[in-house]
Amino acid sequence: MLCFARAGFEATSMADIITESGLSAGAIYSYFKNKQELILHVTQDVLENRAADLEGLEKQTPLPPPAAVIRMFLDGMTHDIGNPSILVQIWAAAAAAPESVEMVSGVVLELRALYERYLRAWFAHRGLGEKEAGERAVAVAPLVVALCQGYILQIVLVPDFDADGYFAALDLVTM
Amino acid sequence: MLCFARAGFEATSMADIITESGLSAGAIYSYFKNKQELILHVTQDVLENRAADLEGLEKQTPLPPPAAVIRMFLDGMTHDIGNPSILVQIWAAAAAAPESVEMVSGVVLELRALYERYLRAWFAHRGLGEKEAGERAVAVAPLVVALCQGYILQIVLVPDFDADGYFAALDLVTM
DNA sequence: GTCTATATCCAGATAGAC
DNA sequence: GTCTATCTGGATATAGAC
Repeated sequence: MLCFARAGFEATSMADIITESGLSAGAIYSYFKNKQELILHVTQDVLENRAADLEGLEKQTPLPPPAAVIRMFLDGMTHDIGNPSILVQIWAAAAAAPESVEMVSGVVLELRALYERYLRAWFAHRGLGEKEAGERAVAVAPLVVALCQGYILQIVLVPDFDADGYFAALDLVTM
Repeated sequence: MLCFARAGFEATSMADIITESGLSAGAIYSYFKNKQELILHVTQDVLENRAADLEGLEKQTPLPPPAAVIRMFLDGMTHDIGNPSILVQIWAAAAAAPESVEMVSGVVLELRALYERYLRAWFAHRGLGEKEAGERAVAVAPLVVALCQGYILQIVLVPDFDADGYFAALDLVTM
């Protein structure tokens, strides 16, 4: 993960991984059949449990506002996976490999569905009728996903990005 | 660009580019010193003029709402660069190469500054005082950037992504 | 200006000793 | 289970003819 976050999947050579791990070529190939399998393993490792923070969120009382939910999710993610650059690498790899897009888009869709469930509760809590709350949740969920993805991209790409300012700004928008 | 959007920078071989272009190795190397220079050229080509749509926007009357501005920007971008997958590849390359991050983050910062200028006008238009409008614009601009980036990612990664629904949802949020 | 043919290098992967 | 040494393929880049 250190190697891949640093240089991306393709630019990382097995030699880099051998050096970083302190093992030898033979040892590594006894654990992973080839480089692709290693990448797959790391990708699953990174994406796994990304949804856990959002499970059952809609049953919390008091129901936290969207800004707090997004902050919690991103905080948890940052804490879990370290350098979020690896996520950008995963997105790019998925965009370039039709066979791997499924796993990544599956996670995105799962997150969206979980946000959707939370938002339905939130809008109902705010006084919308059941049907209206549901429709609004479906519409807004992709924006919430985008706000998470854009945060990650800017953390990685923008020097001196103001993460706290970003979270504070989330409080200013009403969905 | 076709090759790079399809497979990413690293996984695209010069042989792929030779085939796609219909030229020979020798011909291509007479135009570009090496592969890296070719990548740089394509990257600049894609990022160039990305900011043009947002120039002078704050002087338009009537001042368009944020949702319309974002839609216009993304529509223009989609029309200009074709498959937005190449943008995801550019982000990943920048995240992995400290020497190339500068150009990409420069464009992100430029876009953010332009959105900021527009938002200042928008919030003033909405009745906020000059100082308050300025502060709010600075705070909210990164969110607007994120909404653009997230749109691009979801277009690329989510099968059957509902672009029109996304734009419609932007109207629902007030900043 | 463009082609073919090829030199050179380096990455991924393996064999077999220990 | 892990190591060293090495094979093999494919990638970038070049030389020189046309």
